[in-house]
Amino acid sequence: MKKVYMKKVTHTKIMSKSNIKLIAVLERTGGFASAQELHQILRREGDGIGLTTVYRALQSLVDDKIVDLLRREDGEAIYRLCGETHHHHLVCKSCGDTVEIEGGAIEKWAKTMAEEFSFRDVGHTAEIFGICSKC
Amino acid sequence: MKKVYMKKVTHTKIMSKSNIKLIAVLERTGGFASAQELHQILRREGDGIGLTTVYRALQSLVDDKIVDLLRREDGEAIYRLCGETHHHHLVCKSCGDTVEIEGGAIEKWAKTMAEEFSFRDVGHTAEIFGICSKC
DNA sequence: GGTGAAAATGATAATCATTCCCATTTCTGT
DNA sequence: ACAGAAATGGGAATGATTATCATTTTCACC
Repeated sequence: MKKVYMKKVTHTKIMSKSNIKLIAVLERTGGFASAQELHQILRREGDGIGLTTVYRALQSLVDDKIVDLLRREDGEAIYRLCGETHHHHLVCKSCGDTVEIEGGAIEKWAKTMAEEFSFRDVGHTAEIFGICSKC
Repeated sequence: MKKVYMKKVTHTKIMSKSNIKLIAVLERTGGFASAQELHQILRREGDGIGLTTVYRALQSLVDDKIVDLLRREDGEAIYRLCGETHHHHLVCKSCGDTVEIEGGAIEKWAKTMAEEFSFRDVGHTAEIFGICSKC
């Protein structure tokens, strides 16, 4: 079994097997997935990984800024790999259809506001929701 | 006890007592509040309202577009009256301090995107988070 | 190769917000 | 006052997430 080493600013960190598995699944599935879904996918593939481990791995990946944590409309946490094209969503409240959109204006706004109030290390979330033309 | 009547497009709808109570609390407290918090506030004031009723009332107010439903970082649902000055938040991930900020650029962005993709009846959420100067 | 400390794992129980169910109470119009 | 409808609230059920803790695996070092 290969190990994966990650360069960090101050030291080299070893990533656990679970973390690697989770990253692999997230890469494969592409989009977003909840912890429960990721667990089911791994189980279905014969991996006996426990739900606890899935949560733990996802948490550590979020801490290390390797995956982003977002929320579905019902509040359930969903995860995706960072580094994918940063985008926002336009979601239909009726049928759930989602359009990925660019948020150049948002990026600038977030940066400006952060500077004005002397915040550093800033991120942001932004979603638009409404009723699509089909509904 | 007075009744409150609401004009609707097709008929006149009577608003239940619970709904009125919830609106009153939301007006009084101003900002955001979760269902649990609203329930506790009412209880503290001697109102014997049940948790179930609070959830039901909030749900109906959301359906009628009288209150907005947002999410805290941990996924808990929070509610606020519509029509209040629309603003966004700049939150410190370390100490939790929050600054209310204007989001003119966001409003414009949301409207533009909605038009581009023919969405109607749109709302949006946007939050910036980072580390404040004190931390 | 063996060994012990530290990290990782996973089953189970606990937590917490939210919803469901159902019996009781309050309204409403007559 | 009366019947049917709407509203209410207590408690159980649900579902995601977290905490606990004993067991297993890994790693650095001998």
